[in-house]
Amino acid sequence: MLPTGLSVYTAFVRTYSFKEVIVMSVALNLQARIQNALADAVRQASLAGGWALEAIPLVELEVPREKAHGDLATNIAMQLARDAKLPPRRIAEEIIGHLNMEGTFIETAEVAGPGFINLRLSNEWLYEVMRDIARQGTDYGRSRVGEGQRIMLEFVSANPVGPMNVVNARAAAVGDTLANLMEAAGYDVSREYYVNDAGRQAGLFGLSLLARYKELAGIAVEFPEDGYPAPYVTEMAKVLREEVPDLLEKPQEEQEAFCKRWGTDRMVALQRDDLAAFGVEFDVWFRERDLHKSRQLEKVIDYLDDKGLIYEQDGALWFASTRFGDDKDRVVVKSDGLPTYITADMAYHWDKYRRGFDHLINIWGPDHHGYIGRMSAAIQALGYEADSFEVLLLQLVTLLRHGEKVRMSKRAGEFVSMTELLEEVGKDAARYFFLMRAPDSHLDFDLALAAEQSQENPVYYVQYAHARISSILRQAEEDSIQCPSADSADLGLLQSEQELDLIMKMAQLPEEIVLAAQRREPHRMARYAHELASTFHSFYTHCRVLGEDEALQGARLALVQNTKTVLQVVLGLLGISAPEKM
RNA sequence: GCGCCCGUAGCUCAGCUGGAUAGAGUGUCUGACUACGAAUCAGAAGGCCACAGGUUCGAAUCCUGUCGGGCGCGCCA
Repeated sequence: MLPTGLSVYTAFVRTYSFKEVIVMSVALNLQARIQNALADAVRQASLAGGWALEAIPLVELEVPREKAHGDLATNIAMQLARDAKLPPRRIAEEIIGHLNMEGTFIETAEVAGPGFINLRLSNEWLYEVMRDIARQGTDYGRSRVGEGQRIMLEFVSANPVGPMNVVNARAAAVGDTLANLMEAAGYDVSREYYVNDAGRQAGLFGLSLLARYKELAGIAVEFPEDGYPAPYVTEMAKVLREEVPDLLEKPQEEQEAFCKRWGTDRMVALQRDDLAAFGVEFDVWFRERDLHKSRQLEKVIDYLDDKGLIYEQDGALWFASTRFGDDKDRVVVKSDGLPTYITADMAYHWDKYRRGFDHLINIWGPDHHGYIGRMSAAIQALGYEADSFEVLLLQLVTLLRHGEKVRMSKRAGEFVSMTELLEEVGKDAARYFFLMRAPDSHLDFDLALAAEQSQENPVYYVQYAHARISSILRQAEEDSIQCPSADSADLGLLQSEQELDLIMKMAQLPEEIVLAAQRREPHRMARYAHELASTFHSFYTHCRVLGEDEALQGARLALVQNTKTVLQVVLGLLGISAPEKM
């Protein structure tokens, strides 16, 4: 261990404290042990060699692309080269000389290339992973790196004035899977949907609904300017007439208020159904109108006013957001006395913090990025850290059909709604397509390809792996073949390249989940799913399971069973079904 | 004009916060079903990582500039 009392080491201790140590998976624990062993070796070597190091960077391990480069590699020697003023290869040799391999499964450690340290591990650790997966079942992959931090993830939040579009659908898939990933990584996540049911759009929607209602009643009316002329409003008005036939007997003001409330409520209910069909359930549906009802808009303005951040100009009230890095100050109460959108949003985010969340994540459409600066300013003005508020911007979705752009015009009500999308391509394919690409990258979504049940469609590639395994296990059961547990099977018989690759791939899951969660990159999981399936398919063609001699058959059955478990975990995170048959 | 995202194989995209010979799907070409599901597998071809500088042992990755594409910049939401 460390010699104590040497001040030179204080910097070292800080740089190599691993959160990963507290997680439960074999792979992550092993990685942490190896990192620790390497960091120890660096310290010993540094002490012995008298290197003038200011600090030791985190020892990063990577899985080399080339198998010839071993199972794990680190570039730590190259990173130290400048401070130590020594050639990287020489440093690497010194580090290896001081490396204590006990408990690390390291078989060989060698210097390679410009100064990499390549580690080859004993297969024993892979068998350890096998037992780990069998023990944990579908809990495999979960960790506690999030340390229970309370996260509020707000996403979709489409206006309750019309059907949801494909960007909403993308947001739903990305948000839901991100939440799944963060939960699996040990964060305490709440999914929330903000219902914009109090603003001008909601009002116009209510007026449009009322106008259609009157038309249906045979009353000639002028359709509201900037209203919603699309057919779904008329359809909804028909329903309203059946449910509330005596609406027009009320005073005009009550009619309008009723339509606004009834219409938005009904639209929210439709959205909720669509999202549920997409596999997305929210913990909280937050109504903007509740903020108005409880006077939160006034309160947030008063609060900012007390801090001297509100001023009057041109008959309006302004928030001095430029003091917190915004491009320009923002109006919070218009000269007509009505609050602006940001006022409600400030009150809303204030409320989020006061409900005890440590960290807020919002997923927004590409048209909202100009809004980040002012919201961040508001967060800071309310006394919260700028980095406790995070916005994930999704880029646009271009819909194609057989490679041809699908033309859409929202104004004319001609666009592919989320409902139609689900009808045309189904939940599994839609989610997978949305999750294939990085959130900040444009997405080309070919409806025809996604709907196609063929080899062209990448969704089936992953699901097929699961169905194939299920078929093997069914066959085994019919033939009364026992599928042994990983503990009782002779795992040492798993020696071929394909078998070891498959276990290795599964061993990477816990880390993949942590990376995807922390970097907010759910597409990594879609990618991983494909790689896992690919590794399995390769195993399948090269290695027979049933009909081998009993010991090998047993070991492979355990392997296949574990693969099925891991596929279920991954597909579950993606919100995609894992079929027994296809 | 200012801000953000993007530019990597014919096409659609990855590239692990700077590493070893830049990857995958799709498309093209060549092979593999008389044992567990061929919605699969094995292989080939395909690249000036938009361009020009800079930072360093090392750049697709970081910085600056140019060109090209997308989006945003309301007392709308």
